[in-house]
Amino acid sequence: MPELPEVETVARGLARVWEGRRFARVEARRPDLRRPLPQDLGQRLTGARIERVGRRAKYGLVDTDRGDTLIFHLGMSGRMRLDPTEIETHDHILFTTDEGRVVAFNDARRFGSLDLTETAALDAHPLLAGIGPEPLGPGLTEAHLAEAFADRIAPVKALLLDQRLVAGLGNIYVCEALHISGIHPERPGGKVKRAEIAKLVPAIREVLTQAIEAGGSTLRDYAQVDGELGYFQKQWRVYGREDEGCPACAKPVQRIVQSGRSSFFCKRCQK
DNA sequence: CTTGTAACCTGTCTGC
DNA sequence: TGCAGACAGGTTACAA
Repeated sequence: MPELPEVETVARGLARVWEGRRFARVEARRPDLRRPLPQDLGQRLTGARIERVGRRAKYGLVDTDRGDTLIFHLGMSGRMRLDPTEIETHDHILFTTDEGRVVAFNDARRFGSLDLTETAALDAHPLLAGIGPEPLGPGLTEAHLAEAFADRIAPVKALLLDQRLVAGLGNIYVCEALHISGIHPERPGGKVKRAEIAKLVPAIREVLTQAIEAGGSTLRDYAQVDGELGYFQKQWRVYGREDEGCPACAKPVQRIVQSGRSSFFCKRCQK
């Protein structure tokens, strides 16, 4: 489920039920996800007022009035289930507000993570330090990407997945942005021309913006907190569409494997 | 420093 | 129906 648009969708969903409320109870049903959970999680959150729910890269951020920020990552299979009718096997953490609403952090594969840190030191947190600019913010510019790509022989696909260069992109939206901008995923970063980078930047912004408007993409899990599906997968140009016609030229979409992950692209439109 | 691969863990789908 | 194998939105440790 979770690249930037899905995490943004989840954060907005949580904001609606959490902001202004207090945590009445926080229960971890196992000691770890990908990494150990903070042992004082319940103690530090219980009674705290939730000031704001936001996002940085693929991390959800929850600020409390105690000067703490809860950081969560959904990994590959993480979901936030609002007011579950029953507790499921992979509901690992249960958050209950003073209003009595329950959010279950469910994550079958347990690639997700959760930590608690002081808000004042948030940017220095190991999970966030070194993360690149937000693609929908002012930091992602043609000049920034040109510098990030310069002299690199790694394929542009891999570079765009590197969270240190740009925050929040994942396999789906990199494939989509490269198709929109006509760049072959295997092209070495240093060989991408300035004019192509000038197309790539708005392509990234466009695909992320449209995906957020659609409520993200749904694959095996639903994207939104309230159980509503995201619909952006219906707008995928190439991702997951091997052998189907390219939306621009109708030539069959190709699938290749790069560093163990599928890349989808059009041979004719992407050089 | 850069690059590529394997590993983490569970579930789902396909083909035999 | 059973079973093996491939694959899945991410990150990170490690080797070269």
